Amino acid sequence: MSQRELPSVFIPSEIEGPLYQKWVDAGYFTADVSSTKPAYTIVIPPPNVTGVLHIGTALDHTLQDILIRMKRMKGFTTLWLPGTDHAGIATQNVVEKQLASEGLSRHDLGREEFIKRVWDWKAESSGAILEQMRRFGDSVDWSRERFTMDEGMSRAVLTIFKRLYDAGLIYRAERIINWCPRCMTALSDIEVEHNDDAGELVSIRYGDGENSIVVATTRAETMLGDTAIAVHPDDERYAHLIGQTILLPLVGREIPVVADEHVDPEFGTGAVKVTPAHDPNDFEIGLRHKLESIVILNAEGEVADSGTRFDGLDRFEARKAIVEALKAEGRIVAEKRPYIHAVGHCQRCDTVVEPRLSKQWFVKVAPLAKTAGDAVRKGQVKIEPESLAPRYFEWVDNMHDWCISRQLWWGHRIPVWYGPEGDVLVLGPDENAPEGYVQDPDVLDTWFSSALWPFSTLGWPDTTEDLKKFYPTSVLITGYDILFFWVVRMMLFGLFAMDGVPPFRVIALHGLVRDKFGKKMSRSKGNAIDPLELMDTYGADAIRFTLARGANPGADQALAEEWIAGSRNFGTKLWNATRFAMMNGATVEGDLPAFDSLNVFDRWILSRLNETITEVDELLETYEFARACDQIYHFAWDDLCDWYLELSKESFATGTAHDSKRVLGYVLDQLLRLMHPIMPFLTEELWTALTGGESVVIAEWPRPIDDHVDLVGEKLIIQVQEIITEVRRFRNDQAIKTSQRIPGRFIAPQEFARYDAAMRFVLRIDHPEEDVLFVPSATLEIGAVKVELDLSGAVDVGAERSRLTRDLATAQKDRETADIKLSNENFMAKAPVNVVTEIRERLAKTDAEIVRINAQLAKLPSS
RNA sequence: GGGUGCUUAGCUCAGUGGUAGAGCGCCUCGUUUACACCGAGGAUGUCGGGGGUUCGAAACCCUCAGCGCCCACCA
Repeated sequence: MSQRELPSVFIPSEIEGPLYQKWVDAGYFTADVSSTKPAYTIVIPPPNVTGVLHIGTALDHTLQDILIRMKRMKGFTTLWLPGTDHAGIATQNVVEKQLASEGLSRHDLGREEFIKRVWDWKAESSGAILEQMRRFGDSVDWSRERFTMDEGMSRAVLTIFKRLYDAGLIYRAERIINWCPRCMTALSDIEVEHNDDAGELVSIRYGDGENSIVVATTRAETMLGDTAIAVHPDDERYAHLIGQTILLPLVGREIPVVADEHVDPEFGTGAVKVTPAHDPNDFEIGLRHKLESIVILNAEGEVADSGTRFDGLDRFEARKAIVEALKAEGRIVAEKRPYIHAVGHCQRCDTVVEPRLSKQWFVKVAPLAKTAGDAVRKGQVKIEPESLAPRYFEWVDNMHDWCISRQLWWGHRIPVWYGPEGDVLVLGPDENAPEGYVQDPDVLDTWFSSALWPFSTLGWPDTTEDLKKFYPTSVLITGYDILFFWVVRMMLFGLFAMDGVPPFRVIALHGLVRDKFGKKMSRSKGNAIDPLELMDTYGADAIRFTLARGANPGADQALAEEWIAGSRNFGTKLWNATRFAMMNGATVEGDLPAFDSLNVFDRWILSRLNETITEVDELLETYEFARACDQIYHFAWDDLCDWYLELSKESFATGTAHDSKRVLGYVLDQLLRLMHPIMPFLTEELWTALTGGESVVIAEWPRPIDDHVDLVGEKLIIQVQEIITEVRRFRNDQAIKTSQRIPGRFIAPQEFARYDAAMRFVLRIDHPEEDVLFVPSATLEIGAVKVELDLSGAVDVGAERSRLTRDLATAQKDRETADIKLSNENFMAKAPVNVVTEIRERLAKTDAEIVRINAQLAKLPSS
C-alpha cells in the first residue's frame, strides 16, 4: 500500500467523468424520463458501487444511497434488485417518443413488436450498471427483472390477483372513471391532478315558458348526453316540475325532472343537468333514479353517436359550437367567463381528463386500507418524521376503490380470460386457459405491480431464502409525494400477501426539491433547473452534498446554483487539505501513537473527530441528513482546516511533527470514510491516494474510540482560539498586514507554554531580539493571558479605543442580564442549581472583563 | 369543505424551556511555503401580531393575520 500523488488542481469532471459517464450511458442518469415531470427528477449515478434500489427522484436516490453505503461499510449485506419501473406510462412514453421521431405510433407496430422495443430499450440500459455493481462482489440479481416481467406476466402478479379476486377484493364494474383521451387509458383518482383552470360557466334555459328550468354548466357539450334535471326535494321553486318532463334543447329529447338530496339549492339556480355517462355525481343520481346513461364522447374525446350535427367535433370545439347554437336559440341566460374552477389533468401528459362511463377492474380497498392504517396506528410501522403520519391516515382512511385496468400495452396483463359463453376465468400461476378463451386486453396499473416490489423481487410467492432474509426490510426512504402512489400500496399488498407482516419497519420521508425561493419548480414558470447541466459544471458530488445537506426530515428544500457552488468549494477545500497533508507526510502506516503521549493539538483533533463520528453516525441512523452534513462540514472546514492544520504548520515546518503525521493521516482516513456516503467520488479519489487502499467503498465505517476524549484539552484549545482571534482582531484594527511579522511576548500561565510556538507561527509574532530591552507599544489581555506587542510605531489609539469601548458595552450588557437574574428572588428560589451556578460564573467573568477593559482604556494615551 | 405545515439575519433554512445559529450574500483588509472554489476581521434579527403559562418562552397554550402543501364528485 503506497500513497499516490494528487494533482494540484481538483477538477470534478476528471474524477467523476469516466464512472459518471457509464451511468449516463446506462440510462440511469436522466434528467427526465417522463418529460412531464419537473427537471429535478433525476438519478445521480452511484459510482463504483453496487446498484440501485429503485429509481426515484434525485433526493430519493441520494438519500437511499447514502444509507446503503453507510450500512455496507458497517458490514451489512446488501442485495441489489431491479427497479420497479416496468409497467408505467412513463416507460411507454419514452418508447412512444422514440417511435414518434421515426414518424410512427405504437399502433403501427402492434402490441408484440412494441413490447419488444421496450425490452430492447431496457436491455441497452443495464450492461454497464451490472459491471459496476459486481465490482465489489455485491449480490446482484438483475435477472429478476425478467422474473417479474417475462411475457408481460409474472407469477407474483398472477398470485396476488387471484388471491384478491378469490377474497372478493377485486371486481369488474361499469363506472365513471377518469379517462385520458391522449394516453387512451383509464386513470386512477391519484393519477389525476386538479388545477384551477379558467373555464366558463354558462347558464342554459331548458324547456319553455312555465315548463322551463335554467341550469349551469362548465361543460356545455355534455348536455347532449343529459337524461334528467335534478332539483332538491325541498326546493319550492321547482316543486311543481318534479315528475314532469322538459325538452332538452338541440337534441329534442324529453327529460324528466327528478328530486335528489345531492343538489345544493343554494348553488346557482338550484337545478342541475344530469349526464350519467359523463359525470361521477350524475352517475350516482342516475343510479338512484334509474336514468338512462347516454355516452356521447368517444375514446378520443370527440362527440360521437349523439345523433346531432355536433358528431365528429372535438370536445372543446363542440363546447363552443353548442354554446353558439344555444345562443342562437336565445337559451343562454348568463355567461361567466373566465370561471376559475378545478379541472382534472392527466398526471403524465397534462391532457384534460374526461370522466367517462366504462367497464374497468377495481380493487376494493376498504378492508386492505384498514389493515394498512392499523399497522401504523399499532406501531408495527413507524413513519418518520411523525408529523407526516396524519397525511397517511387521512388518505388510508378515506381511500376510494382503485381502478387498476389500463388500456396500455406495456405492463402486466390482467390475468382474466373470457370464455365463448361470456364466462370469466381468473388464472393463477401455472394455470392455462381452455381453448377458445380470450385474455383481457388491458394491463394493470403501474402501482399494482409496483406494490408487489418488496416481495415479488425476492422470489415470492415461493418462500425463498432472500424472502426470509430481506422481508420485511428495515427502512423505506422516499419523498412524501410518493406516499400515496407507492408506499400505501406496498403496505396494502404486503400486509395482505404476507399474513399481516408489513414490508418495512420505518417509512422515512423527505421533502421535495424547490427552486431557490422555495417555490415549486415548473417549466411554465421557468424556474426549473437542469441538474445535468449543473453537474457538468460542479460535479455530481457537489449536487449530492447539496441535496443531502438540505434534507431535513419531511421538509422541502430550496436548491440553487449558489448552494451547489458552495458544495463544490467544500470539495475543493477537502482536496487541498488532503494534498497539503500528504505533502507534509501524513500517513496511515504504523500504529497510532498512545493518546496520552500526543501533543495537545493532536489530542484535540482526535477528540473532535471522535465526537464528530459519534454524532454523524447517530444522525444518519435517524435520517437527519442535513444535520449530519453540517457536522461533517464544520469539522472538516473549521476544526481540521482552519485550526488543526494551521496550528500544526509550525511543527511540520520545523520537522518536529512525527506523531502528528500519523495522527493527521488517521484523522483524514476516518473523515474520508465518514464522508464517503455523502461525497462518494471525491472521497474515493482522496482515500485511495492517501491510504493506497483498494477502495473506500469497502473500508470499515469509522467507530469512536473511548480513549480519544480530552475535554480539558478542548477547553484549552478554545482559549487558544480566543487568544488568536483577539490578536488577529487587534492586528486588523491596527491595519497591520497579515504578512507583517512583529515582535511580541506571551505572558501566560505555565500550561500555555506548549502553544507558544504554534501561536507565534500562526500570528506571525517573533521573539523580541533582546528580551530585557523589549518595550511593548500595546498589551492585550485575553483571560489569564497577556500579549505584549511592539508595533515599532504609534498605535492607532482611536481604533483601539473604539474597539475597547465596543467590547465594554457588550460586557456591561452581559453583566446586566446576569445581574438581573441573580437579584430575582424567584429565580434564585426556583431555577435549578446548575443554571444558577452558570449565571454566577457569567457574572464573575463579565465583571473581570469590565475591570480589564477599563484598565486598558485608562492606559491609552488621551488623543 | 377536510387535513396539515410554515412565518427566526438581505435570501434559503436549522434551532423544542436557560445570554439568538448556519450556508450564501454584504463591508474592510490580505499574493502568509494546501486552497482566491482562499485566508483574516466585521456588520446584520424587540425570532409574524396580541394575550397566557413559567423564576425564565424563538420554543409550551390560546387567539388573530399572512403564506403554502395534500386530499375532496360542488354543477
